[in-house]
Amino acid sequence: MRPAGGAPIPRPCRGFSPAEPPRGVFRGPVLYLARPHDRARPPGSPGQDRRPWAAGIDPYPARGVSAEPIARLLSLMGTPDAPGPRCGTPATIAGRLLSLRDFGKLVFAPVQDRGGRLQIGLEQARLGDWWPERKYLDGGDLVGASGVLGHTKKGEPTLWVTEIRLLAKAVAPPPEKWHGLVDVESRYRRRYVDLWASEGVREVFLKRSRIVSGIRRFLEAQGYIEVETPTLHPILGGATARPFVTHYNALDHDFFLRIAPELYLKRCIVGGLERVFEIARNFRNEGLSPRHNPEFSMLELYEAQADYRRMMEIAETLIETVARETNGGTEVSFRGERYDLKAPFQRESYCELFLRHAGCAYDDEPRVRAKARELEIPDPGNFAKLSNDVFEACVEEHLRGPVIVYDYPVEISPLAKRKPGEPRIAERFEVFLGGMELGNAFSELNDPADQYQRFAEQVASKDPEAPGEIDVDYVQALEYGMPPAGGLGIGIDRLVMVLTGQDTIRDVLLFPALRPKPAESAGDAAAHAAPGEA
RNA sequence: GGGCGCGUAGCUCAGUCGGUAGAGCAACUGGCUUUUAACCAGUAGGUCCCAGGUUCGAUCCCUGGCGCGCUCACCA
Repeated sequence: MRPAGGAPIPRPCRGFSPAEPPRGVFRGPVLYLARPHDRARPPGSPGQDRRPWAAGIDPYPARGVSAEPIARLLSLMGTPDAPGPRCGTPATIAGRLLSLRDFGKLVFAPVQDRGGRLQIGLEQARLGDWWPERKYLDGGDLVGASGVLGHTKKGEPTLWVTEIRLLAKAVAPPPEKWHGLVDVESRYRRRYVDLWASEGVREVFLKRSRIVSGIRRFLEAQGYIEVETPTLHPILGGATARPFVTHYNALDHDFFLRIAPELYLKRCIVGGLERVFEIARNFRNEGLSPRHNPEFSMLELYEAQADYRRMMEIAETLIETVARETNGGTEVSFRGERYDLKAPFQRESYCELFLRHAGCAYDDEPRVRAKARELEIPDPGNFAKLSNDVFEACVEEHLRGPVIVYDYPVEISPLAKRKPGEPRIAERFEVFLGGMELGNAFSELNDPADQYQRFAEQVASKDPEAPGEIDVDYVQALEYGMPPAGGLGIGIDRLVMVLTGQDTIRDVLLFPALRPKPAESAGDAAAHAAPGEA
């Protein structure tokens, strides 16, 4: 009888010809080939040759095995006293062999797949013809195993194996089994090891995936459609940041990697798509920090007929909903503090916060300048910017959150609509949590003349991060008429940090930005190539 | 970019007040049918980040470089 969902495991590929060198094993530069048994044994040396290819076993067979998820099997195993429905039934699993505990005629080994770990037990009597296969297995190898589920004397769920096959040989040794991979640089550079060897790392990225799909479900349920806008921009816009520049040969023109998708998404609103969102990778040529990576993911969404009040509701309920879906509740622990993401969030006006923490009005120029000198904040050459620097220095640390800060000065909000009756205030808010900005939103400016004027002021400013030219095409789009709309941006990486309790952005990015490793010289590569026959 | 710290075996780490290095795990050999950091006995494994300098002698001291971490500045 065959296990449900498990195809028979073919016999190891005994027809494999050792005369044909296994591809990729001894060819070209590799990190290391430290396992002595991976090299040919000197003639006359004791013991047996454990290289699978020397025994005619293909170390990289063409086919995998059809396996059941370990997590599902575990959930149906029960305990020795109260066996579950799968206890005693046949099953096939596939995954990474983490280590081997060899008792001679009995071997225990944990096998790990994406969702969990299950111990396999290899007994000589049960394996029969397959018993010799164990000699070709090492910690780190990928294997497929079929057998019968049961428990050991200690109560450990175990697959008592009748057939086992090497699916891919690990010629590089796994990290130390107890400590795992702890060197931070190695963890990021060799994330492919970190993902299976370090506790909890895989779970962070599985959860990140659930968060992103939860966001999509939430927005689609509200009638939003997902769109994709250009990453290569001819003109900077949508934010202030230093860009990456690249050259497109066919047009012989330099393009910027986008710093924000905003202006394209609002063109979609002009075009009548009404509710659009994009989960966009943005690129900003700025420093690295626990909160910053040069490329990062941003959710931006725009909704016709909405304003920033509606965006507040969306921001709160989106964050709350995704937290419930992925964490089962709204309480999170981040950087040693507890937060409750239940909507509605606390709301504070920018002006009042400024007054409360800086001790003066945000537009009281003499006193703001005095405060800036007191805090040793350099003058950016622009009072509105200086005032905001004072805000960030005095207020942001108090924003434990989650808190919505609303009504910003219009000078630092060039794409936001003015508040009715208060032309110096923009209908804009930011969401803060743990002193970190999570989101930014506003009632979108749709007056083309006002927009042109604000672009012109940006271009004229001395700010090196401001766009170098006016996006005339965007202004023209507004001239055709953009409906009143609200827009919201949420930093995906930061939201994932909060929901997974990770302190640094690098721990929620699979491959965070690193300086390229200097290339190994040809001599080094040659030195790493294993001697002996292949 | 500035400041502080780190770089030793495949991994995690000791150590050398300057005389070319150790442990545990991994690997290899032998033993072991209920372990789960298995155990017992043995073997092997190093450009002590790189390059100069000082010295009879440098992994150690000095200078420079490279990489990483923390932190400050900029940014979301």
